[in-house]
Parts: sequence; structure tokens; C-alpha cells
Amino acid sequence: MSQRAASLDATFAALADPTRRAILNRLLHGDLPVGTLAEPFDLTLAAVSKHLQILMRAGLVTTEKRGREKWCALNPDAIAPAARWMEAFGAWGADDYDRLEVALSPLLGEHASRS
Amino acid sequence: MSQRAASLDATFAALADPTRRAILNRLLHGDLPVGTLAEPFDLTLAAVSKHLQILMRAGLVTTEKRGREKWCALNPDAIAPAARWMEAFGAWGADDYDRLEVALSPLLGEHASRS
DNA sequence: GCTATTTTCAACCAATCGGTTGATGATTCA
DNA sequence: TGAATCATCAACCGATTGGTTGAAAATAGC
Repeated sequence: MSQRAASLDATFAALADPTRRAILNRLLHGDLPVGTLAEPFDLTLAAVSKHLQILMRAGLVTTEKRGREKWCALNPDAIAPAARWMEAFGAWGADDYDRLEVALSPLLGEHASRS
Repeated sequence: MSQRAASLDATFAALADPTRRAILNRLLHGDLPVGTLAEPFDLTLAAVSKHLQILMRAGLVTTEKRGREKWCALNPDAIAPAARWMEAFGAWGADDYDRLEVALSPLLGEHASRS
């Protein structure tokens, strides 16, 4: 399997778990040490630590040790190959510009709900 | 877990396997019956059938029985919630318009390689 | 140096995954 | 009717996943 395919595997697999997506959402609001990051989850710290390793392996999260604590930060660029794959798939059959608008809105600062 | 989260789980999990992504890519070029769809893969028909069930459960593929054959078709709309989730994530930290161009190019018919 | 704090490691467990084989259900066609 | 074709089902297998517990490593502070 190509390097690219392996990267897509790791990225999509990392995103397939709701706890891991919640971790990413939590990090959207700012960097956090592991312990603080884990607080809202009804899981042991060891379990959260494992989830973080999966996110790190996929490149979605980076860490930096500061003293006793290990601070976690998002690496949004890591999602680009997967996002590209999905755009190529989703654009087929596009019969309107809804998807286009969705893709544009975050860059344009719009926050219209489309759920 | 919310309905939406479950849908994201199913979609990302479906995309996390290279065989399943290859199946989707194959269907990008047109609808196919299961047997023909399975030909290029070094797998039993039963294995491909299982992959198709996972793709169908995620809504990414629809099927229609015509005589003995079961024809498979893409349902690109099913990817939209996952694509939206990723856009929200990826747009954070966007320091240029690379992602924007990538999102636009399929709709504009451009095919510049960015790999 | 000792103790507390933060995080990971190692071992284990049940459940799921991706694959196989062999049997079975539908359907077509001679 | 009978034989061939298309696809799924059921049972099984080894590997992986998501979780736990308890011990251990690294660092901070008294």
C-alpha cells in the first residue's frame, strides 16, 4: 500500500471514534495538558492517553512536554489529504453549490448553520 | 451518542479501509454489478460483499437488483456530514487559501495535481 | 531525599474486523 | 426441469480495538 493510502487509513481511522473527535473539538479552543484534556471524559487517563497516541500517529495532534505536563495541540494541516480525498468524491454528483458554500464559509468567517 | 455522531462513525470507519476507498473510486467511473466491481481485487466475492455492506450501512453506496445482478452506485451526498466536520476542523489554522483552492478545483473542472 | 503529581507502559479482556471456506437462495436459460 | 450464474449467509480464524487495572518513569516541590 502506498504511503498516501496508509496516511488516509490512519487519518480516517482516527476520526472514526467519537471520543477522538471530541478530543479534537476540545483542542480547537486551545492547547491543553493531557490531564485537563481528559477531564470531561468518563474514561481512565490511560484510555485517553491511548486515544492521543492514535491521534498523534495520524499527525492530527502534536505534543510538547513542559515540566511534568504534556501539552497537546491540534495540527489541522494533517487533515488535508483526507479532506482532499473526500472533496474529490463528494464533488462528483454535485448538482448545486451547497457543498461549495460549506467549503467556503469557514474561510470567509460565515457561521450559518446548515445542519 | 447522537444520531449525527453515529453517522460520522460509520462514514469515517467506512473510509478507513483502502479496499473500500478503491471500491468507491471504481464506482466513480460508473455503476457496476457486484461481480464486476470485485474483479480487480485479490479477494473472495464474499469479502467484497462484506465491504459493500459496510459502505451501504454508511449510506455511501446504494444498490438495485436487476435480474441476477445487484448493481452498485455511489451516493456522494452521504459524505457531506463528514466533509463538513472536516472542513470545520481544517479551516482552523488555515493561514492561506490552499484548502480553498482544493475545495474549488473539482467544481471548476481544474485538475492541477497538488500531491 | 521523600512525597505527590502527571503520564505512560504492560498485561489482560471482550468485542469487532477483515478475511476464508462451504452451503444456500435467487435468477436465468437451455 | 435441471444446470449454471450471481450474491449472500453462517461459521470460523487470527489480528486489532477500546477499555480496564496496577506498576513504573519523570518531574516538581517540601
